[in-house]
Amino acid sequence: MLHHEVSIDTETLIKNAAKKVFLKKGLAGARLQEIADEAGIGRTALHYYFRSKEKLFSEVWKEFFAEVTKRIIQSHDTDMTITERMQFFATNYMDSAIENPEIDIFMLNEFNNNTGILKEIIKSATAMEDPANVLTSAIEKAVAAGEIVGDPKQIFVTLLSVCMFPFAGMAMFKSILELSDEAYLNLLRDRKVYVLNFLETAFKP
Amino acid sequence: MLHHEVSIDTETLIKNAAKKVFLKKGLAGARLQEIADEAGIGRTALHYYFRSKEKLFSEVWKEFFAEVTKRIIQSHDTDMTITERMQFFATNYMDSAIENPEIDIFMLNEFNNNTGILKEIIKSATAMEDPANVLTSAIEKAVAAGEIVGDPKQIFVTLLSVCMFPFAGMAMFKSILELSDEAYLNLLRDRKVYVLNFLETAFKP
DNA sequence: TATTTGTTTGACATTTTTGTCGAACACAAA
DNA sequence: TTTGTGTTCGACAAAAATGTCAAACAAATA
Repeated sequence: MLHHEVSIDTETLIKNAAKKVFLKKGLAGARLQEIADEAGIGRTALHYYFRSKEKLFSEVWKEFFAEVTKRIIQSHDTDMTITERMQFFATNYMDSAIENPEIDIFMLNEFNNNTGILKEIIKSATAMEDPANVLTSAIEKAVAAGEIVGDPKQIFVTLLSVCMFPFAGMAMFKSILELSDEAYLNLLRDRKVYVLNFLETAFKP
Repeated sequence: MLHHEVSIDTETLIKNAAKKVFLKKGLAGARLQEIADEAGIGRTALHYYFRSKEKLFSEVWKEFFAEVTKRIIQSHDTDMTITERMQFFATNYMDSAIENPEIDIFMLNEFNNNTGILKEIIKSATAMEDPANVLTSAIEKAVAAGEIVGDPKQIFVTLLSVCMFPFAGMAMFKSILELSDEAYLNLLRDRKVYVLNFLETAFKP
């Protein structure tokens, strides 16, 4: 039990620090000492609150997952045209991603390392319709109706690419475009507008 | 000096094994023992040929980088329109990426995890033209000339996104689209055609 | 055959990272 | 004050990973 509630409790302090370091370095690259320093506590306290590095990681992962789920799940208004719908998705996704830009590459890796499992977790965790299917089936209908043209799967891949890749590839883009953190953040903000315009015309018949 | 040329020389043996392991585990996650096992030699031999893990990594990374650079750098025929040029880039990139689809996510990760080291390696490795600049400056000129419209950087990001992300996010897409390896490979092959058509119209004024 | 040169290996050393334990500590209640 | 409970810390232990070295080895050549 906590004795002094004056400051933020140590457990959250550790989790926040761990998030920072795991996002930056990955599971294998992260060091407990670095997390402890980041949290401003002794390394032993990490073991007191979370038995091991792996346990700490799995705790933190749950919260990343919740964050990303929030991004993808949309209330889908059936009155929307397919273009509006894709714009709605893009807006929600990018607004959320700008807040936590490092999660994207982290998630890509999780999919890489745990091939089949993640999809199951998503299904059981959300207890609702598969978020990807909502979009893909909407796209399929729109293509069938002639609202937009192209292979539905390719359109879906393109949509996710233009939204997600600038975040997943942030480090790479910053490096090859030689942009500062601030400059790239501006590019991302501009990109939201750019993508909305882009979606307006990209799949038009 | 080599004494028996009958079999593949140990140095290449090690490099190939290292590529495999580094691609799968990244720099921090890779273990020298695993690389040695993969190569079928003693771990000490790694140190004989490459002094340290980092040296080995930097050698191997140079080849990955060269591979990716080859994808990006084009003999840039000045007769080409910007659209043709981007199509040329897309074709080259995706042809090459289909051969080695695992490099994309690896590059993204290593940029993310070891920005510092990579910059050093690139510096020492390249007496060559900055691969990104070749494209971006061409795009800038084309925008200035009114051939295409949009912010050059955004166009560049979009171009790379539609080409690279389907490879980097391969595991994710396979999972959420519920596609087998073979089906996704087909999607990638189709995508080449799709992207070429896409580029035809996407940035038109 | 003996020598030289380059390669490979096992045993050992070092470094890095994680994990454990008990003493000291802070606070609340008896 | 004393007792009890939860927390923090430093010292130490253990494990994991990297790095070093001399001896054994294989092949070419003197």
